Amino acid sequence: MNRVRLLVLNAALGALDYKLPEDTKVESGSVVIAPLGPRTVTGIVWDEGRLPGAEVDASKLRAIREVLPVPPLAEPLRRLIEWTADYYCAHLASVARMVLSSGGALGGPTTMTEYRLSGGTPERMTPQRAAAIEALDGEQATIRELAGTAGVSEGVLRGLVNQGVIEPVTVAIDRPYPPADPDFHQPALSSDQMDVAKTLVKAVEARAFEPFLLDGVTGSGKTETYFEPIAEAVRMGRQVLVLLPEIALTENFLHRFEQRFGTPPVLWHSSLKSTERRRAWRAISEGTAQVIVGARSALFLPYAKLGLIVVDEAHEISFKQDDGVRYNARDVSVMRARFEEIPVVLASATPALESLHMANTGTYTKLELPSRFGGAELPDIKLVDLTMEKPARGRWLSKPLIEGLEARLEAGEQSLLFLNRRGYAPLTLCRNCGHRFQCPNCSAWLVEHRLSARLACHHCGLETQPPETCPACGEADCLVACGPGVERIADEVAELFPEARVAVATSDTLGSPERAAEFIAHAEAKTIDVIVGTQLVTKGFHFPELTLVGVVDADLGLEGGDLRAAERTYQQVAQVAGRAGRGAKPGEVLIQTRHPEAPVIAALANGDRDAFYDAETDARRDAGAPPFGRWAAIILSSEDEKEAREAAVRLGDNRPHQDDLYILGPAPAPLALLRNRYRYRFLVNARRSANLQAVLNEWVGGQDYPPGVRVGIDIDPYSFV
DNA sequence: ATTTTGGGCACT
DNA sequence: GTGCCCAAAATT
Repeated sequence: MNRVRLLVLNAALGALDYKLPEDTKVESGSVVIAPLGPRTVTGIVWDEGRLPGAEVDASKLRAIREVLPVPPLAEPLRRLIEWTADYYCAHLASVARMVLSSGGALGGPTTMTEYRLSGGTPERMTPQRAAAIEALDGEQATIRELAGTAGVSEGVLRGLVNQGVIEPVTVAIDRPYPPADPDFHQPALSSDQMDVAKTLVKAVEARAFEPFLLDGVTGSGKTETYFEPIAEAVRMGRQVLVLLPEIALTENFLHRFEQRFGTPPVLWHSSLKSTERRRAWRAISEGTAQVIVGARSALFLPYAKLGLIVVDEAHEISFKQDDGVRYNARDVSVMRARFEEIPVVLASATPALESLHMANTGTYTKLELPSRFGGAELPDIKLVDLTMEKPARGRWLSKPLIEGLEARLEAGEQSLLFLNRRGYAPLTLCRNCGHRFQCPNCSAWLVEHRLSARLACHHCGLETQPPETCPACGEADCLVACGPGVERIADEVAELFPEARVAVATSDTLGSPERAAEFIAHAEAKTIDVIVGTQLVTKGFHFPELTLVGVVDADLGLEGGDLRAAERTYQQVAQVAGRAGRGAKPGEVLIQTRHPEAPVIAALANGDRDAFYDAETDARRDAGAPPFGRWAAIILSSEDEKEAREAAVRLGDNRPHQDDLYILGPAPAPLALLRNRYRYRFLVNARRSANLQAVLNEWVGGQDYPPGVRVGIDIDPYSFV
């Protein structure tokens, strides 16, 4: 009899054994449906002997119900699933779920209905109908999408459908993507770019694992450089995955890609509609999708013949997933490349210290682009000491920065002000009684957003209307804003320069790809003079007329006990500084700080990257921090404070004692209350010699917890939230 | 995770 | 005995 062992997509279940019906053929990686009690589960046929658990008696085995018509998951991907679960102390099922998260790609309908103009005219013409017919010439899409394009409501279009002016068209969901042409347009590369491109092309041809760190200054043309190995992989008939940190802001990237390859790449991100998701998933698993550009979740897709992985802006912390399986896509991409036996390129102007260390010790091959493309100069960086140049009370821009803005406005050039704080003010209080508006679900202040007239919690998403009167003392019109947010800085600029056109660029204002594209179009058309933005503006933008960057508060990221605060500050400021002077005109960067002598700030001012990395490397070595040691965070949470605390204390009492392991805690987590859950935290620091995962599994996994307590393990934590 | 089961308890 | 709630066991 034919017995198979399944990895079922259910974290609470172990491996389950089934038998195969006589006429059924499966191989390792086949995706199947199996009966479980009165229900069914989806499972993946796993390699023999690789899933733990005793074999159940043959008489208890039930038969697999169905083998799904998708290609079996290939061996490299199966090994990656195992590695990821093991390394991040996650359930195999949770990791496998990310692979199959395909929005019905495993079954379901194969066609959908789109609509287009039929050429007829309606019985009664109305302004909306005329506008729709005008706007939809040559368009074909779903009603919802057409309504968006035409700027009319769906009702208008449905009316036109009834009159036969718009006709339905049945299209196959799984229709193929247009092929990328690797020779569509060969751009001129500098000789530095050419050297790097040649090395990478060779690596793609070699079809062997090799990790690269592509270390190029901002504006050096990293993207065009790695387009060459992508083209080579496409010529060889292999697939390429490009991971980008913020998929909402890929407009610029997509434009450049299309210029190079004649067609846009296949996109993958969390807000894909289910039909798009299904189409992409199938094309990826069948190998017809050639170049896939995605957010971190694209890393776990079942590529049929992957030939290259590129991680752009590889230092970005958004590659770290902080809910569900807490993995770092940058690190997992290197593992995937190892299992797939292909090259992987980590590209950045400000590499993570871990990546740079790997390159300096020869584990990664280091490729450098030391100068900007087209002869543009790196910007001139100056510090503004806020203890000497104090802005007025309630103001945040210093005299030198204001003068800089004024000069740019007069010259018709653009400026960018960077402050990593959304909203108008980070804290709102009552002038009369001092009441501070706090989130009821989190230990965090509510942030005033004047553009949307809301008080919002940035942690749980709670939004309320600002009250007319103080809820504590009843005083009317008493709210005072404390501290600066981007909206407030924008107000300040508008007051100083009433004629200036100011745009706020945050996830609130550029949330969707459409609005981001609109913003970029405005900036490029120079209908914006001053951009005020959060970290969203630190990456990817290329505005040639932007010549001044002002960092409103460089010290912000250094506050709080974050283990990577210095590195993150360096990266953010260096990246945003890199937005200046990318065209013919030289750029200037003004960094406002109260600590000009701090090593990070001084390194930024001197443009001395090596000094910063050297100092940070020493600090990490002393602290036993990555890459010299490892950190893990353990968070216990419960809706009941006492229950969480007691579970944490009990876990603490059972802590292992080892020479190569230091366990701090339990202590209330930095956000002691988050989404209505009280949180306690341990920090574990492990020497390289310690088997961190094994110790954690035994210690944390070997204990019972009350039903209301959730336990999370975060390996290599970034956010200490 | 979801469903089934079985024990304890109040009520008929 | 029956219904109900909840915890524990089973699911391959």
